[in-house]
Amino acid sequence: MPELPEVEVLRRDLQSEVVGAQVVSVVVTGPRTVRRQDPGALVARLTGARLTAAGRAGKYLLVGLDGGSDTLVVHLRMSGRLILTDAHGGCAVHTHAVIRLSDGRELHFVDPRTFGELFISREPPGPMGADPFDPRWCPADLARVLTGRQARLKALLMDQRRLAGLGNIYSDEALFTAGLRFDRPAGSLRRAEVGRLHGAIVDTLAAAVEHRGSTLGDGGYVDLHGRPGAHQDHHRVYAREGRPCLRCARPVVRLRLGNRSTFLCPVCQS
DNA sequence: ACGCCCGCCTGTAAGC
DNA sequence: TGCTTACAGGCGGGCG
Repeated sequence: MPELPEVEVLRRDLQSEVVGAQVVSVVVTGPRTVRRQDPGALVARLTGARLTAAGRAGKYLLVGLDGGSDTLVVHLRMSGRLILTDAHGGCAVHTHAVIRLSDGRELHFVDPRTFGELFISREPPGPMGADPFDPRWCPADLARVLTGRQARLKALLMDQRRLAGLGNIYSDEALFTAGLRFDRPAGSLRRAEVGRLHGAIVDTLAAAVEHRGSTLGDGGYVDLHGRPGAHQDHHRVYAREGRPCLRCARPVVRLRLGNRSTFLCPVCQS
């Protein structure tokens, strides 16, 4: 569930808490956690490295390392967590990697469903779309993503090669705020609708970061200190099936497409 | 190329 | 009460 806002909150936490620290040891126990490369190579590169920066590309975290231009890349996928513990703290269940810092603190990668991963690379794998949290991202950039496409609007918003960072929660939220249906053919949006959607995406993501991300009922996402976010209390449609639309008071509807849920107000979104 | 669906995983919760 | 089933959804692969 971590999407752009949750990853951005973690990036900021890493920036203030661990950038400048030095790695003294790394233990990888999860057999799937490092799967793009030899886990031993990752351990070797990290051990002794100083952490120089905390970056983000879409939903990827990029932790800078001294002595080269490559970074530690972290993707949390569905259930991954990155937790900073004090010295002598125990390991939670499903802890797959422990990065020990010279001051005794440890970065724990915890991931029950094991979709998440770590690897060393200069960049995320594959092409990434524009980052909608970038202040330079403008309506014309969004228009370029949508123009001429038949695919459903929501599918394009969630396509990380075209726009990097939106997932199921924030695409539903942005579409509601913009008053647009998820299944509109992407290329059918008029200029004013693209402008509304651009504003809705920017506002939705900014509010979510402000509230330190969304932590759903299943308790998935927490920040670097293990604390939940608060933005779930500000969701306007997501997971509000049957409750009154905040704009027109008619019931919010949930649809299933493939294996995913989509929440919308069929009255306010067209 | 494009658009869409499934499988990967496990903890939680609802249903019988 | 205890078991079974559905569900959560990012992403890569594969299909039509």
